[in-house]
Amino acid sequence: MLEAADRLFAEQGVTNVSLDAIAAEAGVGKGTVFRRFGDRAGLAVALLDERERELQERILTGPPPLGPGAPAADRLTAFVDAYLELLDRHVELFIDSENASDGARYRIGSYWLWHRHVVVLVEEARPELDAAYVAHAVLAPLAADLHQALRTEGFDLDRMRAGLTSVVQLLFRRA
Amino acid sequence: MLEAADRLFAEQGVTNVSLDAIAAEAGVGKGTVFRRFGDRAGLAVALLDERERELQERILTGPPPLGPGAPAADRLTAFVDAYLELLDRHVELFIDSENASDGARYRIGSYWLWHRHVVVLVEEARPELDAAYVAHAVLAPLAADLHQALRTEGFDLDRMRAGLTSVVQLLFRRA
DNA sequence: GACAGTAGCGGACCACGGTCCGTTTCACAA
DNA sequence: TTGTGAAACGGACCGTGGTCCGCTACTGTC
Repeated sequence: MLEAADRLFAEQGVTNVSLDAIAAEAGVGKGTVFRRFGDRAGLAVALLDERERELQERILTGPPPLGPGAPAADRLTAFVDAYLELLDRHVELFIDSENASDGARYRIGSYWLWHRHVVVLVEEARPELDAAYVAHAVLAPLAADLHQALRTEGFDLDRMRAGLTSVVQLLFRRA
Repeated sequence: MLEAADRLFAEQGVTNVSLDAIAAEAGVGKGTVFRRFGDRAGLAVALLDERERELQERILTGPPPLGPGAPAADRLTAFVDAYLELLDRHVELFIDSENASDGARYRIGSYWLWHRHVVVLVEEARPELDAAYVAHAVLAPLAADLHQALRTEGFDLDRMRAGLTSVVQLLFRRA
């Protein structure tokens, strides 16, 4: 079923594939797809899961600066960097998972994992800030639809990386 | 027609009103609604237009720090402040206008007005930055669906204002 | 006043995401 | 082997955003 989705997405582009088509391709009823994944976002999340897990692993147990051991500001920079790359590689899927229904992004579990990670680092780098809010603000420029829009406007990955890095450094690098 | 929409939105909540219903209430065919506004986002934009224009006016010709005359960092703070308040007052409409279709936010004219405004101020405050990118990053936390999510999570307007202000100050206040 | 050309309208129509319920299938007991 | 309950399934169905085309009504001409 995930295989069927993967195949169709690769063939025809994520946006052009209906859930009916996926159900048909998987040889299963539409109801089954929905029981399994809840909604379109759920399916995208499932497909992204493995890739995201890998990044989470690198954050939790990998070498610095992404993993533990480096100063918080550096870890934050490394994180947005790595996330941006992941996002860039799977924009369409991210869009599906974040924008399928209203506010989907802020309901899926992985968002809260990233948020928690950023909160901890913000608390370490700038204890005087409202870490919970600032974490949302840091994640905001990583929204999938913004990324897509920037792409079509001609921004390439390196430029976004550079821009976001400079912002993070300004925010968290101790003066 | 705009009146009809306004009325229904007020009565039943923006999300619960279909375009069919608006067309019916306005005593006009659905096709007419679409010819006039393009899509759901267009209708929301039209309803927001007046309110946004007022803010633009204050920015262009009003008193500092929102209007011309104050240092760029202060103008930026005043801007995000004022925008946040506008957003808070009309979240549902903003959501409609930004999330109706994919990437709608980055296609509507007003976004580019705000973007341009921020670009100019960023160039003034921090010429060494990639102003075009950073402007997007500054606007990102002002996304309507994030605002909505924060609300339902218990953040009140003052807290968001404080958080965003501190971020802007860190970014643009000269050390 | 009759007529032709045209701009604008309306609502039937389509595709899609999501729901719902009748039916199948299967594990287990007798 | 057969009977029974429950869980999983499938696809008909619904409401919605968005399209499209036949028709209306209005303008200007003789």
